[in-house]
Amino acid sequence: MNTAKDNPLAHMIESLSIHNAISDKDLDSLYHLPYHLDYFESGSYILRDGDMPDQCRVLVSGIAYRHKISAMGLRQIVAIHMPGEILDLQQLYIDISDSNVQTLIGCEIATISHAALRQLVAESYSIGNAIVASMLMELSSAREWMLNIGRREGRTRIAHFICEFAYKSNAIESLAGQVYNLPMTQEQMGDALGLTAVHINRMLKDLAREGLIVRVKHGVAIPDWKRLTQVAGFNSRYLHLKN
Amino acid sequence: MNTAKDNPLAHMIESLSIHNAISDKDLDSLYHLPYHLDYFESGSYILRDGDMPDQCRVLVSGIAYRHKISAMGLRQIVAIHMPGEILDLQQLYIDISDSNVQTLIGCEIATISHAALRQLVAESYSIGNAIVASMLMELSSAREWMLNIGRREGRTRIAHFICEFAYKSNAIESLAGQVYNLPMTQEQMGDALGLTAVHINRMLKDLAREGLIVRVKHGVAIPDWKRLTQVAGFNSRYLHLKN
DNA sequence: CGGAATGTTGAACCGTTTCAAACGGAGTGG
DNA sequence: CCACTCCGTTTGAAACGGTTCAACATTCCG
Repeated sequence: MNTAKDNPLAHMIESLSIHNAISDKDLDSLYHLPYHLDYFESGSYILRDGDMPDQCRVLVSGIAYRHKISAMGLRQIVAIHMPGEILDLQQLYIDISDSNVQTLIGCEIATISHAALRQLVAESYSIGNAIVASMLMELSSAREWMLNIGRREGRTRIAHFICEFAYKSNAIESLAGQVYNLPMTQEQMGDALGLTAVHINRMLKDLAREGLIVRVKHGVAIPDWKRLTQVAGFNSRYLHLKN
Repeated sequence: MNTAKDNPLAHMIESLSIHNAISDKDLDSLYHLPYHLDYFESGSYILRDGDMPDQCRVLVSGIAYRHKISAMGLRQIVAIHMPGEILDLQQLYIDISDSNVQTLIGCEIATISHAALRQLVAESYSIGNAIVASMLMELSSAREWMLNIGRREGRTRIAHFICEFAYKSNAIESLAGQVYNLPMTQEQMGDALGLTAVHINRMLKDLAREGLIVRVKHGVAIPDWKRLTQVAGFNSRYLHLKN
């Protein structure tokens, strides 16, 4: 049985195992899944609205984001993707993509053929279940975002977003200094939160003035995690992670 | 082979068949799925945040909505459920519910045990796929809602919501008179769209004044479907329905 | 019929946007 | 190493969309 932690698909396999026990044999199939590894520069498109790829892409390292463009040309970021997430499950089951996926920083992407993944799911009940679980986690996350965008005011909305980002970062790798990488422009944060870049700027300054966050170059430090979560109304339960 | 159209689960079976070919044998299993039928008054809770039911509920008739409550007590409606939709798939695969589901009008609900559904999925690859496809449709819908709430202004947002409602209603049953049932209070519409009931009222009046909609008791008529979709920036593609 | 829930309207208020200008830092070429 | 440019950040003032509050009208329902 191969259980090498340095397998590029390790994050994916780990996250698939969160909610479902996967047998050693199936785990081994996962470790031996044939894939092709590519590097994408920051800002590259992985998937475009309307695409219908015949393979699945897994985010191995880096951070990507999913967005939609309205008829008026306004952009809404609908998800942030962390290492381990499968980026185009939709095309495996339904049809063309309804959203774009773009890298936020340089990303390694593993490409797996639909055929290989379909066969795996057909052969292993537990792996199919695990993929479904990962999809449900994304759905749960989407619902919390709707609450965030629809019913929280700007300041709180940003605080909540920072909490989610920090929490998900920690799930991937515990950072020593409590400084979380937040490699987004204020424009991108605005697009994620339904606000303008200008307003993001002002509220970020507010949060810093209140001592809720400390701003560093392309990241934030959170001096008092509990206080920030209270302001944000953040409860990690919706992420369905175990850490 | 049983293919009775009046089987209470007919809508569910039909919607499961949209994206996946299901064999006659599996269709028969679906038709003979053991269930228990209940009636819920308008306003009843089907599922509560934190619940962990050991059965799945399928909406047979009526309309239900899913919502979350923020720490400040504000409500955000995150989905409208139409007949045929499975309401608590999440608990089948992950854990406790992260949202509430409540009936909008009187609803018939079929209850199916997790055990029965799990067995069915384990035995039929195509039924598992179909359930996954239905989940992906919900995810796609959630993403469009985020775009709607985050990036469209009030008037357009409401127009888009009305389009979606009408379109989904039509998918269930073609109405003769083009009058779509919209059995929501303005407060509920506000909670769905991240607006106040007062503002919903004003914008609804605006849309009516412009001739984009005609307001009837608990519904709307749409004189010019194409014009409304243009104003709303509505494109049915994200719903992944076939009609 | 009466009471509660929902819809309607106006005026004041406030959070967020818009526009425009200035500032800062990183990268490039001379 | 400086000058230049590009891109993102910062700041201010005015405008706007949406909220709040409060009063009143209407519909629903027991």
